Amino acid sequence: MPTPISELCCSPVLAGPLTPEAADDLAAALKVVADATRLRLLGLIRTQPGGEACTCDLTEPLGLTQPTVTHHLKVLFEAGFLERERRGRQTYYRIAPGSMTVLCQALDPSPDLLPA
Amino acid sequence: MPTPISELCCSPVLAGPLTPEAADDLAAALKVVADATRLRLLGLIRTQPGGEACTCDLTEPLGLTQPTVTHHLKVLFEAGFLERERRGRQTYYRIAPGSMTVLCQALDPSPDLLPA
DNA sequence: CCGACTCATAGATGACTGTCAATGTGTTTG
DNA sequence: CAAACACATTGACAGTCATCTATGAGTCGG
Repeated sequence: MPTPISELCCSPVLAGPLTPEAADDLAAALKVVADATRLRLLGLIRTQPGGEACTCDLTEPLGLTQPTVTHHLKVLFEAGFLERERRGRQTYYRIAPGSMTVLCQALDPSPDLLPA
Repeated sequence: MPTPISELCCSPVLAGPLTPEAADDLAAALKVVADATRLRLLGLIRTQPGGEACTCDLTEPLGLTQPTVTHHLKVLFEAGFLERERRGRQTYYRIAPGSMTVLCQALDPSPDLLPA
């Protein structure tokens, strides 16, 4: 179980050298998003009616099997990019608010740090 | 030779479903940055005097061999995150301005897209 | 021009991972 | 209860990748 994105806390990459531990944490979070299928999943879920989707809504547009989609949803959930709710037989996923912003704050330096 | 980050052009992930091609391009760019060693390299180079560093400056703080560091610098350069300049025997690298911003724009939705 | 120096390349290896088929675990319906 | 449904888990396999050792390719100093 990787550390959720909500607990990711590191100074912006370009602000200074990262410690090995901070670099590992940020790299792990980025690896979760650095996958074409998972990027498409995020967009699909976000634009589904109500901003949520169950697994069976997602297999057909992706052209992947159900176990594969379930696997990616689990990775995104455990990393903190998705929220999950079980309703009857179906499991509904939605975007965890602010999860992307945390990543960007770690990557993009505030403008006042940029000028050489 | 992957597509450089400067040519990456896709709508924000959460704005809607990405095409398989757009997802592949963005994932490829993210994979480059989703590595602890490369994240540390970016911070190291950025904070070196003059904002630039040659390979030999970077092996010792990372504790890696020279071929490994050269490999990572090549990956970052070919992806467009670093600029490169040969001066005598040494090769100097510096951060390619704006490269991180492109990634963040693809990841982070503008606030007006967020409200459900 | 020869040795030292700095970086790049090639090949090998171990680890990780995305995908699938097969199966298990709950849940709803008849 | 039994059958169908939706999702989760397991195990296997192919592909990718970070790292190293060994070697090659330019470049400067004596």
